[in-house]
Amino acid sequence: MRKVSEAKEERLVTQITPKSEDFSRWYIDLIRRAELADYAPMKGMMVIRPYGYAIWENIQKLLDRRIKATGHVNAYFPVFIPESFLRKEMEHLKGFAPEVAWVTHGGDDELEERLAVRPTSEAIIGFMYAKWIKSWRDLPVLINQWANVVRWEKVTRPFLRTTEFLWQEGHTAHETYEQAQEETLLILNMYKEFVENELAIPVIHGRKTEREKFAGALATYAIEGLMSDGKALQMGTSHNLGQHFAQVFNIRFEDRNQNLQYVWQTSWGVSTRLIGALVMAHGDDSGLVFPPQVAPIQVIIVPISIGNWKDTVLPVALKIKESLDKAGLRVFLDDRTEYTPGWKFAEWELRGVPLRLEIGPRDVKNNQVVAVRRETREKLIINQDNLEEKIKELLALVQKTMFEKALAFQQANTREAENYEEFKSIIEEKRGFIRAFWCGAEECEARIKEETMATIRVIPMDEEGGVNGRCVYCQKEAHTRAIFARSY
RNA sequence: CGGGGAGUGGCGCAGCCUGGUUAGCGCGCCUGCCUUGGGAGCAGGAGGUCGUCGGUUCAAAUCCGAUCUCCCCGACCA
Repeated sequence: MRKVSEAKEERLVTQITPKSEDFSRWYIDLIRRAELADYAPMKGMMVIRPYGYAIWENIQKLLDRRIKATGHVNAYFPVFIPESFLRKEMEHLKGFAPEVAWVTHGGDDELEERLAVRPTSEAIIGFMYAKWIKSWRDLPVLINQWANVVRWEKVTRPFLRTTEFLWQEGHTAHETYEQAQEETLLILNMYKEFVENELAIPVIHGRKTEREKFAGALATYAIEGLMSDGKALQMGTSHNLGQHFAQVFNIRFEDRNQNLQYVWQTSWGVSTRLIGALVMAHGDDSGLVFPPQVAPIQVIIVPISIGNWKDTVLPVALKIKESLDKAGLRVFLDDRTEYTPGWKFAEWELRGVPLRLEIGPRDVKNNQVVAVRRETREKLIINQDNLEEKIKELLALVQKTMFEKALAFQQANTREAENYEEFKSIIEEKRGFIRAFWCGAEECEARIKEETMATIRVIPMDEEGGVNGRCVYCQKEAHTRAIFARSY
C-alpha cells in the first residue's frame, strides 16, 4: 500500500451550503441532496428514503445483536393506548400531554374513549406486564420493541425531531431496585459502546438532573454527543423507573419470601435521531462522511472510462466487486456511462461512502487499484492481490480514525469553567461542553438556562459526589460536576 | 406557541413594488454526436393551473384575505 497523495483541502462539492456559512442550512441541504430523507406534505413529517433507511437498518442490526446478547427479546405492542391508561399516571401524562396525538373516530363513529397514538409505551406495556407477572419466577422480564412513536412537536427538524420517529424501546421488570439499577446502567454502557464503536461518535454518559429526567422515572441516564457546530445532542436514554408504573398498573409478584411486591422497572431507547447525529458529527463541506460500520455503501468502485474501458477496465472492476461482495462488504460498482468519473467522485463523496476504489487502464496494467479515503481524502495505491483483506483493514482504519477525530474534537471543545463569567464567555464564543461545579440547586440550573440557554446535559458517571468545588453560578459548596451545553 | 423571512418546471433563483401579448435564467432532465484519471463540450428538445382556497378587477405570479408548508430566532422535548 503506497500513499500517493495527501489529504486534499479543497472543496470539491458545490451543491450544498458550506457548513461554516450556515450549519442549519448545510444540514438540511445535505439530507435532501444525499437523499437520506425528504419532507412529507404534513408539518414535521418526513420520508426516510432508501439511502437513509439503509443506515437505520444497519443501526438496528448492530444494536439488536447487542440487545439480544444481553438476554433481551423482541416483541410488539399496540400503536394505540387508551386515554384512561395515560390518565392513571398523572406525572407521566403531564410530561407528554402537550405532544400526544389523539384518535377520536373509527370511521365515522366517535369513539367511547379517545386513543393516544403512543408517544412511548410505558402505559400499555405496564398494563400487559400486570397480567403476565405473578411470581418472582416470572422475573426478570426483558422485552424490547422496535417501533414508531408520535410526538406532536412544535419545532421539528429532519431526524433530530420529527412528529413521527422510529426507535427501539426496552421495557424490563425486576425483583429489586438493585437489579433495575444494574439493568439501567448496563444499557447505558451498551449505548455508549455502540455509539462509539459503530457510529464513531464519542459520548459522555451520565445522569440527568431532576429537571431534565423522564416524566415518571426515578432517574434518567443519557449519552450526550457533541455535534460539529458545538451543540450537544442527546443520543440515547436509559431510565430507572422504580416502582412508579408498577404501582399505577398494579404489577405485583410474590417474592421468594411469599410477600406480594411491586416490580422494579426500567425503560430505554435510541431513535432515528442517531442518523442526524451521524450527519452532524462527521459531515464536512463536501457532504456526508459515514463510518464504515453503518455506511449504506462501504466501498464505491468507479471504473475510469477511457477508450475501450468496457472491454479492459470493466471486467476487472466487476471481478473486484464480486470478490468484495463475497467477503461480506457492502460494495457498489458505479458503471453508469452517462456520468464522468469526476462527477461520480463528487457524488459519492457527498453521499459519504467511506472508501472509493478507482480502477483505470493504468491500474489494470499494474494489477493495482487506487483507493481514496473519504474522511482524509488520502489517496493510496493498492495491489490487487488479497484485496479483500486489505480493504477490510483499511475500512477498520477509517472507522478508527473517524472516532479519534471526533474524540479529539470533543476533547478540544470540552472546557472547564471556574466561574460564571468564564462560563458565559465560553458559551457565547466557543460553545461545546462545559464542565463545571454545580451545587445541585434547581434554581441555579434554571437561571443558567435562562441566562445562557445552556442546560445540564448530564452529570458524568464519575463526577457525582466525591468531588469538591464551588457552584459555577452561586459559588456555594458543590460536590457535583456537571456537563453543560447548548443542545438540540 | 410568539417574533421574523420564504413558497414561481426536479433544484437554485429573477419577475411582484408600479396588474396588461407567449412567465424568464442557471443547473438538472431527454435525444444525438463527441467525450471520460476530480462534477466535460456542441446541437436539438421536453417540462410550470406561479403552494392552496377565496376576493378585488375588463384583466392577477403581481393587489387584498384566509389557509397549508418550509427556514431562522425565542418558550417545551428520542
